[in-house]
Amino acid sequence: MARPATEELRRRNRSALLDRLHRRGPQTRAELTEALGLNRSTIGALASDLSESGHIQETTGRPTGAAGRPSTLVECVPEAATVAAVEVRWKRLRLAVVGLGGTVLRRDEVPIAPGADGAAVAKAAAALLADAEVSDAIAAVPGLVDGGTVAQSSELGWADRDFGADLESATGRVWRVVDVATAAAVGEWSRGDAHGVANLLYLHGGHGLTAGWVVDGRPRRGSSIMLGHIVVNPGGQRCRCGLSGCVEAEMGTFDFSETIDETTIAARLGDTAAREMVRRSGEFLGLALGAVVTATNPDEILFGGWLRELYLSSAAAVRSSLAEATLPQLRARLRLRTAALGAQGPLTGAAEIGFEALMERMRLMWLARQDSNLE
Amino acid sequence: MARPATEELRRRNRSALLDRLHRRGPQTRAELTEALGLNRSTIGALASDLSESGHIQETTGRPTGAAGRPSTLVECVPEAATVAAVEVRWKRLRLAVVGLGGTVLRRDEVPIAPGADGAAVAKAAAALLADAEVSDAIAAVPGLVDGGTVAQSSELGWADRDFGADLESATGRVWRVVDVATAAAVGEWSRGDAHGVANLLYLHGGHGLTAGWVVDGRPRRGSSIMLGHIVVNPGGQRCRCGLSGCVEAEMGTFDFSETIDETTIAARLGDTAAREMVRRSGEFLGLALGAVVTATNPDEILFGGWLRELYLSSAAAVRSSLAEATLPQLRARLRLRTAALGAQGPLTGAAEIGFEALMERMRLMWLARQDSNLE
DNA sequence: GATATTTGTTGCTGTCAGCAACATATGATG
DNA sequence: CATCATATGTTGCTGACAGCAACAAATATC
Repeated sequence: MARPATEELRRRNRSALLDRLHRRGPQTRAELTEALGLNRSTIGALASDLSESGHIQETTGRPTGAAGRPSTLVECVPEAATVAAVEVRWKRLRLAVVGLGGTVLRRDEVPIAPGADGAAVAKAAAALLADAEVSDAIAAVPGLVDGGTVAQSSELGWADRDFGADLESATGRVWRVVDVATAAAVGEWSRGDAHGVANLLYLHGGHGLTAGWVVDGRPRRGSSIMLGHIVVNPGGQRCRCGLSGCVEAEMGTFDFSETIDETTIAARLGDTAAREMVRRSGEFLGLALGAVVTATNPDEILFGGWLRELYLSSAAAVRSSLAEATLPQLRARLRLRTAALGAQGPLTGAAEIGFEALMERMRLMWLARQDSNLE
Repeated sequence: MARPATEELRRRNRSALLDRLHRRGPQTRAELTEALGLNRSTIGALASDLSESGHIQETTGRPTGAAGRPSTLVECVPEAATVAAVEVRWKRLRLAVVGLGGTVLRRDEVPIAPGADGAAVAKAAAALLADAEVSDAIAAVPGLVDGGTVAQSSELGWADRDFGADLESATGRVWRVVDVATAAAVGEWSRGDAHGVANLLYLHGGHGLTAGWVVDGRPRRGSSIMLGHIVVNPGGQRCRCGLSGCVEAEMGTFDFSETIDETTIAARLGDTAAREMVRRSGEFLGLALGAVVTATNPDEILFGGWLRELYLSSAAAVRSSLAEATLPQLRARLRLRTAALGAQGPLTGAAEIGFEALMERMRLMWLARQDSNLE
């Protein structure tokens, strides 16, 4: 039987179409034709494939006020492909089931025992997911992640834990494990304000300080960035990591993750001690940022987790100490902002990482009609 | 006239074939078939195209000792496509004309007056290049480069100089301008020891300290990294950039760029002052590296320019101060080495950047036979 | 209601890559 | 040395694909 040669081209175009719908939301066929640079008739054929396979839905176009026949509106069918995203935190586990196009189909949350190990957390995740059918599953974990293994997580108290294996044995399926900051960076980049920024640095305040990036318009895969352990004060405070003078130690991040709200409120109400603490932390943050900005030259920095609150209360201190540690040419291009998606960032991004893998698979194979006509 | 639809597929495959030959050197058709995952007959057709257009040359295969008909050997014809790479330094200008497959067809070097402006340097480059026909032209410049503009170069004494425009008016062709460290990083990654390392950081010691990267297996485009201005000693030595405590100021890099050889030799011969100077510089370098490693988590760091000599003389100091400023989990994966291509790195990499653009153009169009059969 | 404009649909065409059968070139076996 | 096994290049054929042109459909404008 002749393997259908140029069919790869069709798969590429088909998944490009679906990918665009997933990322940019409902669009007309005319817009898709323009955007993908293909012929009207080709778009028609691709849309017909995707419609038959149930991935998209077409609705007759509404008059736009312009002359001519209104173009058909195309949109993703959320249920056609779903991704499970799980976020592990110190005392709770959160789940989102996200459908094609980014629609959140389900949200759930359960408490977990502080100090629970990977197997226990995986079990809780399995219970939460129950027997939901999803195309892909991603877990976001705070700490240093390498492949499926959590090399080090002070928040969870794990070290060299193969959490991917834990999840696989608890749920019977393959999971991808990423760190929370990388997930959130992807989330903010794909569905937040920072849509399409070429070089984005996302800083996450959890029990520690971590970072995720987008470099040259691609979310960085590789492993995660433990930003909290940049040394800003050599020979300073002893850090729990064993080094001295880490930003994390100097800022006292562990406390912040619990007390950020009261501290910033107190500072705003005029409490001198709180105000001083916020200012000092902002200064150290600015110093660490200086090194990172010099080393990576991003277009934009987003503050997420409790860094969001801290930045809102100490922007001036952050900026002034950043100014002492970065070249003016780099500062000029740089924007500092708080993350738009807030606490939803990590789950949103984790789901998006899952969809990226799904689109990649669609680019490699196509099951829909071939299943029914084998031989 | 019907635009030949699926022809894009052919262009993609053809340029993938040529790209592989360019990067990996001569290969047999059988190896290419295996590597590209295409059919024997398809490889034959592509090779025939490229042979007709003069890009490749096929020679009858030599017996390998294994059974079966020996496979035809395919190799690039260097003269079929050439790239001009120019490296601008404080007192000299270097040129290399590189052919397809990485063969260096010509090398040249002329002195330039210290303090010469962009127009003068461009004129010298035009004279050096003479009327050589090249497919692409790249200039590597020490400093902070943004697009075709040199935002800041202390070595050349330029600021906001549109060197791309200077070159264009002097030579009548478009140039791409990149910074020396980025070029060298690409060179080491594509043709040096660090071939294929996913996350590579190349540090260049010139008048200043700059860096270039490969992230997730792709050379980072974007703008350059002024590593020398990472602040390692807040409130320390005043740096010429206006900040205080930059590594560059603490290390005294400006002196090193002239005196590195005598200093390291003196240190090795037992000169206490030189030895102490080398040790201290190594320590500060390690501190800056700590911040960079924490922020970027590379697999490998290469030392180029005079950092090569410094590292060879102070590896212990670099490693020990790096150990005080980086998490052990990150250090464990990290390799430190000197750059393999040495002084040739920047030119090699600049040429490679040109070839990348050339391959991209081939992917978009194909001129050879269409020129002769228009209509 | 007629015309201009834009879009979806249909049948046709040039091109492509895989395949199978055959030709070619080597090593292994007796 | 002849034959067989093995690996590779070549040729004609095939299923598939995307572009195109002509036509049909749906809207705005006058």
